[in-house]
Amino acid sequence: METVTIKDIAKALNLSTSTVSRALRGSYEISPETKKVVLEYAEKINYRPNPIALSLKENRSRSIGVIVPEIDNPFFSQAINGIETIVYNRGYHALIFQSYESYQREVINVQHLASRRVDGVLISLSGQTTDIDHLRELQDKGMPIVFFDRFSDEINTHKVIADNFDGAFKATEHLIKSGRRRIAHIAASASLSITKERINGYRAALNKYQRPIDDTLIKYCGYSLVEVDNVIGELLADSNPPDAIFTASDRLAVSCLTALKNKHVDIPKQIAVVGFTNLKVAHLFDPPLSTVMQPAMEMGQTAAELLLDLIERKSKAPITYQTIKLPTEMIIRESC
Amino acid sequence: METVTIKDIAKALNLSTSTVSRALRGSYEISPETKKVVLEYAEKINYRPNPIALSLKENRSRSIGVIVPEIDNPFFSQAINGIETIVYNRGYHALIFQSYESYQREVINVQHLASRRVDGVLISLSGQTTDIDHLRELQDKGMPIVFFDRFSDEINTHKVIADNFDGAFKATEHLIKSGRRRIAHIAASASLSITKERINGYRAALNKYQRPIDDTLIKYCGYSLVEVDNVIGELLADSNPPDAIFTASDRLAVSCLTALKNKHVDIPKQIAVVGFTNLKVAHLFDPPLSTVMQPAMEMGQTAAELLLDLIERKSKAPITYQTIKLPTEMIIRESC
DNA sequence: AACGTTGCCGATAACGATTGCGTAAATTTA
DNA sequence: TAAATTTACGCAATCGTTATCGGCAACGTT
Repeated sequence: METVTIKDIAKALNLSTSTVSRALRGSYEISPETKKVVLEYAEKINYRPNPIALSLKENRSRSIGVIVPEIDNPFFSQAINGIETIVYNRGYHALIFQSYESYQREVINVQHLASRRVDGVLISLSGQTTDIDHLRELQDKGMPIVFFDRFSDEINTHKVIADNFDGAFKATEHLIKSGRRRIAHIAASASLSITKERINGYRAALNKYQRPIDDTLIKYCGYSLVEVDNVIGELLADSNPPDAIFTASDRLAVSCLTALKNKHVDIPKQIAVVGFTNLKVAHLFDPPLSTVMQPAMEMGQTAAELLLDLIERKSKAPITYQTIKLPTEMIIRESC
Repeated sequence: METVTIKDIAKALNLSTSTVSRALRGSYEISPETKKVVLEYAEKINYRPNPIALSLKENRSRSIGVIVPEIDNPFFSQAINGIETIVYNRGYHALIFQSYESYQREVINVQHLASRRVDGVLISLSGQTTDIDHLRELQDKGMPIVFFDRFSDEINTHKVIADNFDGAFKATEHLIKSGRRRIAHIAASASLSITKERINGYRAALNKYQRPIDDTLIKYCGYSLVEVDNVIGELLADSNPPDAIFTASDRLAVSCLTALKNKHVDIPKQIAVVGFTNLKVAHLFDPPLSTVMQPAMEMGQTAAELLLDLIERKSKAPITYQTIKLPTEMIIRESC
């Protein structure tokens, strides 16, 4: 990879590198003629400044790091699209990393981003993460961090989340109102903020309608079909099995439907199902899947804007961190 | 972002930076005692080498660039997962960029990757791309490039593709064998290699069974529901409408199903549908969608391995570029 | 005539890490 | 004991870019 540098221009035009540099940046100290010559030659030989040299010199990279649990999940890929639109428009780049729901991988990613001198980090925590020292260290070094979707209370910074409580509340309420009497909830990793919020919404709806809360109906569960299948097995084996299931995530909803179909359970007659997913194909399902949708793209955009504001702010005044909660939407289809 | 550098270590231990550097790299020129002191102190203050400085010096970054049309597409996100597994195991990082099917965006991404000094590029072309000068230039500068899925014939390099011809052939053949008499094909962007290969497979199957090839049954189409809806409208309005549709991509299959359902077409009775998709939820559809699946993850892995081999090869001997074709799998469900 | 101002530009030092070369001290060899 | 060699380290250049500092004309001002 041979590349054109500012030195090549300087040598060719018999100028110093400083003059070339200044000419390229339009400094007033350089005469219009010199500027013209330099700019034209730079254009001609297709000069591109080396961002690596800039990063080294300025200790910043005009790029941000984005850590998500998994790209192969429509919620996160849509959020990333939101992030990129904002970030590009403001002259930055997004470096995307996946934790694959692994704590260890998340720590490695965080360290790598730090050494890459990203100017800030957007992160949605892995399902395994309980200890957030790696992020606290990063923040202590002065790195701006913004959480989206899955956050930790132990770090004081901007957070952009969906109204998980309200989404879960609406889903549970709808099931109650449509006559379901025993509503189970299949939740994701217990350590996640979204899990807690959604369970709280579920409980609150049951409370509002004076329904008993049966903790055996709340199942924490990994994403794999095997795990979900086991959980569904337990629920169905109960002497008083549920007539509805509210599922707390994309992956869980899909595994749940698959498991129920494998067991030839009639949806919604025998068991109604509501998911919490951003699948764009839920309307094609049999039956069409009712779901609580999150404004994934908007969450990404909002988080990116907050992060860039943090990065670019000049004032040394203490920051008032915000938690922005975006509304969820309940989409009712035939699965409930 | 204050960070620890080799200088800090040198100053603290009263050594020169060169000694510290060599000690950290385990050079034989450094005495065991000095090494020990340096390593322990580096560990203690949590020293991490600055990859940016290394990139600048060595003109390489131990990272590769990956350009895909869109992450929010299961085929590509799965391929990326395959790429990352390989790349990480071999000590590299993957920088992921999206062209959003835009030629202009693809060019910008390519240039950015070049200036970032990635050691190689994995790319799947955007649907708009017909001119590949941006890639040719890059290759001329010595940048290793490997195509996966969507390639260009005009660049001589490794290519990893699915057996699109065979997949399309099998899909069409299955439709013929199950008694369908007029089989339409909804194709993606005409300029894409995958489009051509799939159309050829479709034609070959029709030929084999001596069916007439009616070019009005082949529709090139964008991904949006509106466009697909129009195309379906045209097909249905025909005096002799098709009784089967073979759809050439993830997005098209979904839009196609949606459009057919909106028009209350009975699938598969009135029209059978086969997709070409990596949707992990196709079995949940109504009706379960028959589909040709590509080994997305494996394609990513293979492409990544080829690229890393190109990057790390020492010999100056001319390279024999390969085109690796991985088998597709036809999954028959109730939609046909 | 002496000095200050302004316009235009160059030399140099940094950013962090590596590396070829030089060299003093320690050790071995003759 | 002197010479030769080895050991163990420091110096300085390098990668591409910019900021700082300064130089040097050509002016104008007193």
